[in-house]
Amino acid sequence: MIDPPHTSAYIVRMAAHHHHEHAGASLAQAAEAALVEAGEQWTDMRSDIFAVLATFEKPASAYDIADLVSQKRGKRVAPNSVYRILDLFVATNLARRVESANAYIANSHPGCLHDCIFLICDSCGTATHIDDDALTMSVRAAAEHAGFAQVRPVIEVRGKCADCG
Amino acid sequence: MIDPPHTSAYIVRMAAHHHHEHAGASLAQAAEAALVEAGEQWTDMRSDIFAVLATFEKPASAYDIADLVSQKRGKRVAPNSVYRILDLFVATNLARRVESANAYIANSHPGCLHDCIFLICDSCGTATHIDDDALTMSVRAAAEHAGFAQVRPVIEVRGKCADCG
DNA sequence: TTTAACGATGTAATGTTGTAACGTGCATCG
DNA sequence: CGATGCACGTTACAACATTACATCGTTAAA
Repeated sequence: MIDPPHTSAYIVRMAAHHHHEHAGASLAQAAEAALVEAGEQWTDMRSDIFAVLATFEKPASAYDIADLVSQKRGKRVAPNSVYRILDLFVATNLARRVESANAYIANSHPGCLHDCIFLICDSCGTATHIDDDALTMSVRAAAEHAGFAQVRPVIEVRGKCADCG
Repeated sequence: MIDPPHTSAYIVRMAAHHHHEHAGASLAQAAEAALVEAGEQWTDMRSDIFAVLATFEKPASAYDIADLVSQKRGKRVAPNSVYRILDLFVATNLARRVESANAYIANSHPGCLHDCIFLICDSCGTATHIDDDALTMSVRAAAEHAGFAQVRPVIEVRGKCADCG
C-alpha cells in the first residue's frame, strides 16, 4: 500500500496532501487561533515566545528563546517560563520538540494534526519537515502491533542537507 | 511494496528477518568481536562499561553507567570517560543512543548493521526494538528524496507498553 | 636503550538542558 | 469583599554533556 518514495505514485500522493504553510504574521495568527481554539489564552508572553520561535529556521533551544525574548522585553525571562510555554505549544501542536536536537521548532501549519518527519542537517542545523502520513501510520501500526498504545512517533533524520552536500 | 503491519505478508517478512539475539556472556563476546573487527581495543574499561550497559533493559544514561561502573571498580569513573566509550560504542554499532531519552542501550546484535526502531514505554521506561528494514528504508528514501545525504534515521516511538497498558 | 608518538584513561572545570518548589499579581465570580 | 484559578516570576537544583589538559603504558623509531 505504501509506494517507495521514488515512484510517481508517491509523488502524486505527497502533492495531494498539502496544507496551508503559514509564515510571518499569518503564522502567528494561525497559532493564536489554534491556541484559543484549544481553550487557552493568547497572552503577550506566549505571543512573544511564539514570535521568536518562528524566526528560527533551525530548531531553537529554550535558552536561545529565553535570551531573545529577554532582549525583546528588556527584562530577563527565565528558561523556566519558556519551558512552560513551549510545553503548552507542543501539547497544542503549535510547536514540535526535536528530540535529537533538544530543541523546538514552530509548527508551520498549526491546527493540522499529524505526525511529522524532521530532517535536520548536521552541518548547518537547519530543519525541514516532510509529511508522509502513510509512512508515519506504518510506524504507528508497527508499534501498536508490538502492544504499544497511545503512541507518539518520533521520526527524525540526521544527515547532510542539499545545500551542505 | 510495504505491507501494513497487520497483514500476514508483514508477519512473514518480519519472521524471515531474524538475527542472533545475544544475551549475557554471548553478547559480550559478540561485542568484543565486533569492536576488534573495527580495529579498536577491547579494554577492561570498555568491557566493564559494556557489561553494565547490557544489564539494563531500559535506556541507561551515561551517569547511571558511571555510577555502576564506579561501584564495580571501587574507584570513581567520571561521566566523561563513560561518554567517550559510549561514543565509540555508538560509532561501532555496539550500542545505540536513544535520542528521546538522552540515554543509551546495548545493541543486542552487534555486527549486524541496520536501522532500529525503538519503542520506549513512558510508564516503565523499558525499551524494546523492532527491526523493519522496509520501513526504515522508506524513511531513508524519503530523506534522500528531499536532498539529504549520509542520512541517519532516528525512529523512536513513545507510548504505553503492553504491560503498562 | 632512550625517546618520541600514540592511544586510553584520569581529573577538573564548565557549559547546556530541564525541573521542582514556591511566591506574586491579576482577573473572575460568588 | 474574599476565594479561586491561571499566568508568570524567582530561586535553586538536578541531569546531561563537553572541553582542556594531565598521566600512564605500549609501541616504534632513532
